[in-house]
Amino acid sequence: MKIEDRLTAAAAEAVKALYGCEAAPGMIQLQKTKKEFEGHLTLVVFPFLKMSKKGPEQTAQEIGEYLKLHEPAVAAYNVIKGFLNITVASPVWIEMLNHIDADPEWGLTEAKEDAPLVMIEYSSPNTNKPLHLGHMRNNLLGNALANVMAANGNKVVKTNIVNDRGIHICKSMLAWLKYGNGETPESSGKKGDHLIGDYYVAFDKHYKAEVKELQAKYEADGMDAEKAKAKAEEEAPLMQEAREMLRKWEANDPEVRALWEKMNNWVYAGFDETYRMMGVGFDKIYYESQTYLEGKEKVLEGLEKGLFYRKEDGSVWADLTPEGLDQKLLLRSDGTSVYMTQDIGTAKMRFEDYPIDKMIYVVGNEQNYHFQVLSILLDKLGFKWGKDLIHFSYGMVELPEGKMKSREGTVVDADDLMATMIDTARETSAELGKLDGLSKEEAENVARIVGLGALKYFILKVDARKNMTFNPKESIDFNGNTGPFIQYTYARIRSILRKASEAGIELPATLPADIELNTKEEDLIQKLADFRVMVKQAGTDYNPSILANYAYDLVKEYNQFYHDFSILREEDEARKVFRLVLSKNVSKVIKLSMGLLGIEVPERM
RNA sequence: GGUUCCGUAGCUCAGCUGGAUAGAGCAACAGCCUUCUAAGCUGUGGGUCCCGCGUUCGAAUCGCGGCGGAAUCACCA
Repeated sequence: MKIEDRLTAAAAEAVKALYGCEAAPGMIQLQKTKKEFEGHLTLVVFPFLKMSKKGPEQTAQEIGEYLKLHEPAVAAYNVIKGFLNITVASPVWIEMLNHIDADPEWGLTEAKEDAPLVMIEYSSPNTNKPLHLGHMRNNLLGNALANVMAANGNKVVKTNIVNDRGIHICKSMLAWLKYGNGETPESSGKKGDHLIGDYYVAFDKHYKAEVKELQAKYEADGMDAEKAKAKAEEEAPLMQEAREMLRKWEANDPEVRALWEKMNNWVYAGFDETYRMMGVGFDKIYYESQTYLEGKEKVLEGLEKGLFYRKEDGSVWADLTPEGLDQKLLLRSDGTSVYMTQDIGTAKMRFEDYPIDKMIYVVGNEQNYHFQVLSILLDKLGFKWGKDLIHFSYGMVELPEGKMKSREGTVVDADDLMATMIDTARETSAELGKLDGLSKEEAENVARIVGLGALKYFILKVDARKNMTFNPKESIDFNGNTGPFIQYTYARIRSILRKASEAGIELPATLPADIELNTKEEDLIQKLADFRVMVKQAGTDYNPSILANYAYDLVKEYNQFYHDFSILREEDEARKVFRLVLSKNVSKVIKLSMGLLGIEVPERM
């Protein structure tokens, strides 16, 4: 039983015994005692003043006295203004630690047979360029959120909708045909996604040149600049060709389709490598080339049912003015799909494949409006989870000078960034002489874990809703509130446990309750007990950053303990064993919380 | 202009389902390694919690009104 629950019940009993009133639920506010004061938990007595008809101090005093007499868990109490600070007895903490120690996955809840099925969509890249820092935030958040939902007893299906069709990929294909000379990932030594990205850039470069030339021509003919530019953009031969290619693609032209498939496969091979390095994965991947037609069908079905309407030019619209929104286009006048149509199609296919109870879309906050509309449309179309779909909306990653712009070459590439982080970790380890005695493979693995840990933690510790700043020059720190700091603490504990084991010390399954604990030790157990609450909260709030901040707090607390007290050199045998068990469980909870974030921890560093 | 989100130390961020004197890290300065890993620990300085009004015994937290920033409101995706 949770200590909080036990004290809440005892407090309710106290109020009843002393004042003859039932305390309404929510009236009993137990919170953690502030650092400056003595005690573990604090009861706020202001809500009881009307019942006691006494001042706050006296009321707190009376309740405290009653609790001390009747509840063995209460060892002592003190009163400051309207706050009753309660010190929980050491045996209760030891009992708690025994409870935590008994379960290797303590704090996590496994999914039962009838658990709700949560589908999480994340990543969702376009296939015309490699992944960048913005995608990383998406992938890391999506992966962490999936872990958190699973840890809360849900069945989780991770999914990815790949935007593999459209004008963007045609641009890359066209540029490759024109300027590629048959270059392949093998012949160039480039990752497939980077290769395709380069041709996308090449298209843009040549296209811009054409536009400039045409615009100058039109302006020379007396057209005003803006008009000339628009006309030039429309008529530039490269764009015409790209459009023609898209038409051929839609018409299933075998040559275009073959090229499309070949180039997309290069990209997928590249993405897979990046995903693997990042440590994220998917249970089911959808492709827009397969879902966009389904959406069309579903929209036409809705049109028949009178949910939507058709304009004179043949385009199909939804009227969302009753919901306080606008008209929304669902099919163009030429019958082709728009973005929204594709999302409807994807939803349809997913619903056919899985009994979805809850759908979470991990997509940037620039699409808040889109998902507001999608939710309404899916609901209208009869998807039971449509109305309550979760748009896990996260903020942009910005550079100190503002947004990342591919045109200015300021986009931070995911592969480059990860490689840089690992390099830095390797250098730091070497400087500190940490990896002496490890094999080359082991050392490299530590560099990978630490470098990626720094990067992932940097991204995940920030509240997802907020825009965040990434400063490439200052790079990411390895000291302070960082991933490596947390990993380091884990490695330290593991080192101690190895030494204990070498010394033949055996850890009991259950600790005796009569060990006297110091405040730091009690605080640490309390912190460990919080883990379960944090996992739950991260789930209900859809907020992985709670776990990042929790892990930091735990580690900070442990390091103080580590500094102030000896473990292996403690002379009192029972206390030594207790500290080892405590340390072991701290390392366990570090590993579990970091694991939920998708961050590995090294055995040494 | 409408809608949504954000505004806390020089910088990056916690805290926000109302509770005590608003916390970390970085940066600056001063200490701690013959002792379990110094990627650590301790200390000093640093605040109009954007502003105003309201609700409350009590507001960084809730409500209303401003100000500032971001996103969005496409027959782009």
